[in-house]
Amino acid sequence: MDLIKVMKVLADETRMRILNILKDEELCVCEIEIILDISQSNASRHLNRLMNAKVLDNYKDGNYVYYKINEKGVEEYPFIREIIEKHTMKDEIYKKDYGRLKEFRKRGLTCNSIEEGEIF
Amino acid sequence: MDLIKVMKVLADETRMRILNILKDEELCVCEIEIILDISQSNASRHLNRLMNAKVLDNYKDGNYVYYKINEKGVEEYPFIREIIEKHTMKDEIYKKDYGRLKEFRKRGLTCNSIEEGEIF
DNA sequence: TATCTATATTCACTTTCGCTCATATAGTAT
DNA sequence: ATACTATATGAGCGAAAGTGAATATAGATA
Repeated sequence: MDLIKVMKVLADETRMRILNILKDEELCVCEIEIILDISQSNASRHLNRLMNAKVLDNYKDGNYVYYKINEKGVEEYPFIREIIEKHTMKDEIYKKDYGRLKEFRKRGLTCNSIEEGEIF
Repeated sequence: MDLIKVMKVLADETRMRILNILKDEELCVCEIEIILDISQSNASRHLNRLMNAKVLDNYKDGNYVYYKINEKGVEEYPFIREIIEKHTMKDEIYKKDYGRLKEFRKRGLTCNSIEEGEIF
């Protein structure tokens, strides 16, 4: 994967928000939608671009597709990890997203419980 | 300067080519045009974007405007230096540009000499 | 098999981007 | 002051990117 292509993939706020909440755990698409409050198609599209760039990896479990950082892929460009780990913690939006992720976990929520009317 | 804006500025081949030839010396606009073989307005625009992102700095000397890496600006995002120094050396185009820069110097060329018909 | 459901993809729209051609600007040199 | 020259900027164009709404797909469940 070529440098410019990787940079272009990273140079988007929504994708950086996704990477930020994936930095220490894996999440399925619907969890990402809910935590970041973005549409399903939008989440899917961005995840797809991150897959193409080998920044993310995924696997299927039942109906769900879980996404996570592609450690091998990221090795080629160590600055990717640096950006995700260090710089995302400076901006409000990433801190807020990260807080929402932790809250989501703490309350033991799932995509289904939200679907059934639980508020988040 | 916000992370995403910096990344967007870096995520362009022409701008990365500029940073590559500026990585260890300063150059005026017309030298950049000649070495990279890009149009004057194009060079100027890209340089302007790099200035806005505080990745470059410039100063005027006579008729010429010299551009160089903005060390202070780059400090905020150390990955910028890493990208410029390490990753540009992997791709053919950056190696070629760097070679052209050295050749330009070796032959003692100037913007004027090219203007007057010298071949490069 | 038939239905459901999470995810992927297509379409249409709007905005941004990179580029070229032409023109403006500002400072140098005559 | 006038002409010159390096650089910056404006207008316009085609291509690419981001998004929501709607639809397709593929695999799980009943």
